[in-house]
Amino acid sequence: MTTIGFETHDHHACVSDALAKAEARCAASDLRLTPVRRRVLELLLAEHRALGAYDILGHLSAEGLGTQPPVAYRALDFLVKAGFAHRIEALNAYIACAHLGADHTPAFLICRSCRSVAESDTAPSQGRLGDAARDAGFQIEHTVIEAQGLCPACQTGDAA
Amino acid sequence: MTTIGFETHDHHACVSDALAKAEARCAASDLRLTPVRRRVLELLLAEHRALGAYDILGHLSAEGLGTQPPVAYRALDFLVKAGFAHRIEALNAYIACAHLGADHTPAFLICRSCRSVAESDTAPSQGRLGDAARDAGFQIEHTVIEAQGLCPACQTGDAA
DNA sequence: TCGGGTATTGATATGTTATAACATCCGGTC
DNA sequence: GACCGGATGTTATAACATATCAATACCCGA
Repeated sequence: MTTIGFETHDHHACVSDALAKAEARCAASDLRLTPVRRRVLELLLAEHRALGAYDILGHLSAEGLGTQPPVAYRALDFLVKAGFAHRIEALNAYIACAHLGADHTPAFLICRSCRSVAESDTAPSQGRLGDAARDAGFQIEHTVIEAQGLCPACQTGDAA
Repeated sequence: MTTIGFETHDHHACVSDALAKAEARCAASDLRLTPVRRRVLELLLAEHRALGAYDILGHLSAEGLGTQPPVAYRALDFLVKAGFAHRIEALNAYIACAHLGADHTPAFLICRSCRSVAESDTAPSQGRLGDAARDAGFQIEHTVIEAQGLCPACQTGDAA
């Protein structure tokens, strides 16, 4: 057990479920979950925290799966494009998708203390941002919504 | 005349207004708008586009105001902390605040083609993100909302 | 099974963004 | 004048990301 969205859950099941879904989706969509890609997804799933590309690369290189930056970035690009992972812009880091299989516009709650990340969902073109875009004639292709602050666990022990 | 929020306006007045407001705010709040800081703000105000720290540094160094990265980053940090500029996380770049003087949670419409940026405003803790945070017990300190796509001007001439 | 196209991987180098660390200067104050 | 704090100068390096080109694996149709 560990936390997801700052709540306890059966993490082992959560990881294997996600991997199974990813494999199913790859089979269905003619995508290849190669060893490096699969391992990177596992690494991201292992924590509900954002990992940098070089964190990932460190694990890969310890396991003999590759030592150069492009190895990590290619795998991460694949996972992000396939919807299996998201990039956290505010951290220049990556996290496994918590809603694997659903096409969605994610929003993130990012703890600045422990770097854990909860993935929430949003109504895409609703709200004031969508209104502003329509008014301006701006055509939205992708939206980044990231809130930073303190998760419940870090609010108690933590200093500013 | 050029564009702001993708609309034409009197840009000369817009720049001098913003500088005047920034000076007034510094005087009132015991902040120092030193030459480098003032010049960086001018550079950002000169365009309603995001500029990278090294773009800024290029201008500064051409003008004899400093050649090393910390010069640009210190000035940008000051401007962001003072609320005179915003950082665009999705671009690792900076832009002058379009609502100088108001305490606000900005949202951005970012054109991926011409890099122009419109600043809109948001209701901070309203909407699904605020709900999700309350449910989770997450304490939001700062929110990043950035939509990327095509501005009206770039929708016509532009390819994908 | 052969060839040809496409996706993936390997490898090298480099580009881009950002900060650490420490010295120095400058303006105000006691 | 001695001190203090903020700002700046300077050097070095950390952290993040991509371009490029060669080699290999995989699939598919002739």
